[in-house]
Amino acid sequence: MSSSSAADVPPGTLSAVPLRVGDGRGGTRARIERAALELFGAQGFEQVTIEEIAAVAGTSRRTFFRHVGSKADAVWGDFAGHVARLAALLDAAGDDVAVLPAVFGAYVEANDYAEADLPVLRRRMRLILTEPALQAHSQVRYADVDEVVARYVARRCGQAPSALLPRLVATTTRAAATTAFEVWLAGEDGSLAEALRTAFGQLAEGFPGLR
Amino acid sequence: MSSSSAADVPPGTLSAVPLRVGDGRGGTRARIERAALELFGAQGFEQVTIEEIAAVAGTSRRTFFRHVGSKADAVWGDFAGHVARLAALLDAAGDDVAVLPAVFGAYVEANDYAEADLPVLRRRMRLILTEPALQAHSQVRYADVDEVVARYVARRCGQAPSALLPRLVATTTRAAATTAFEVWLAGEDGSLAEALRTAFGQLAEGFPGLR
DNA sequence: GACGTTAGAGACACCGAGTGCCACCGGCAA
DNA sequence: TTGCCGGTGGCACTCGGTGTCTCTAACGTC
Repeated sequence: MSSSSAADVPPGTLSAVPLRVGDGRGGTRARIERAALELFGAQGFEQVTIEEIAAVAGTSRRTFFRHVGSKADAVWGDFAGHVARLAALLDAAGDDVAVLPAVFGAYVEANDYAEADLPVLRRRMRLILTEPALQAHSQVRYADVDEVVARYVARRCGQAPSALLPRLVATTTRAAATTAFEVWLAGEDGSLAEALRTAFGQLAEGFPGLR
Repeated sequence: MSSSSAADVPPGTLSAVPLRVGDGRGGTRARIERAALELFGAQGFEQVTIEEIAAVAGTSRRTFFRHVGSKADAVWGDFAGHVARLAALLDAAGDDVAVLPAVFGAYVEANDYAEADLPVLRRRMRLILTEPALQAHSQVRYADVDEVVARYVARRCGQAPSALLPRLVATTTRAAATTAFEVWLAGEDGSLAEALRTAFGQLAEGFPGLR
């Protein structure tokens, strides 16, 4: 991630920096993503056209697609990097810790955002969990996450990644994580890590009290 | 519905084939859905245009949309009815059975298809779980299911439907059910009910052996 | 300083999904 | 006949997404 040339910023930089609408620097992609997030938050995903985003980002429709691929992609930032990080965390987990706790730990750590990034994260997740079109698109992204987790569980258990248990662990933990995100987003209280740990706790215990 | 004139062939007779399970007469919507399923299975979801489906169904593009709403909808059949059935099963569950088993039971029963319907179900589910566009769309449908389950759990537990526990039970049980569908579809062995019960069993026990 | 090369950008044309509108056609009641 | 009405087809339009062409600015190299 070391940017070479002085003021050069790699194409996929997340905001983190204040840097509001107008001023320059930040790469075309970052500018597009910022404009998109701004407009989606204000008017709703469906209401905003690519043309508008491009205009606000100071570029053209065609260039928008060259950088972000699709309208939905504008919201997700560097999600591939996020998935890769989760995979790396799982790979780094020792065999001394049990499978389920390892997955839980990786999730919590992969979602340990810096305080400064939380506002952007909130805006992103609010859109993803709220707007039907983005909610739909999310399934495709989640599939990548599930794949990573299933592969890990499969390796640890000596099963095929497509077997029931690995797939089951992957999809249910991810469902739990998403739900934790959801309630964290709804209420202003508590940290994301707390919400994740509570959800994972329930899952690991098989919902005691409901059986 | 009932086409009247004796030898009159309604504008939409499917191909030359005498029509499969659908027994022939069956309303415009049914004809459209059959044509769509046929074409999607043969050429893939993205490769088929609405125009083609309409042509095979013997109707027009415009009428297609009047009946099914969207391209993805053509695959889902009467899913709203399915969700309603799940809701009814949950409502009918007595308070003597614990919450989790009640949810499991409702899922199993709601997915207890007649032997004759299995081939169509398989084709449907294969598309939904395989084609990215349909996979994406599925999330929106699943949200309805989650809503129903969350409401039930909330009522039983005296919590808000948006609280963590109800949401968590809803999303994880649904994830488990979907995964069960997935492996049932992949392997030719075993019944759907079996797969569901195995998945739910794992979930209820908190994945023993992985903790 | 003139040259060719190349990456990024805009302009344009095209496709397909989805929607609104209007016109038509058949049946049905007054 | 007249008028209503539900189902339908045709048409035009918007918008997301893609392929293609051209332009331009930057960067060497001679």
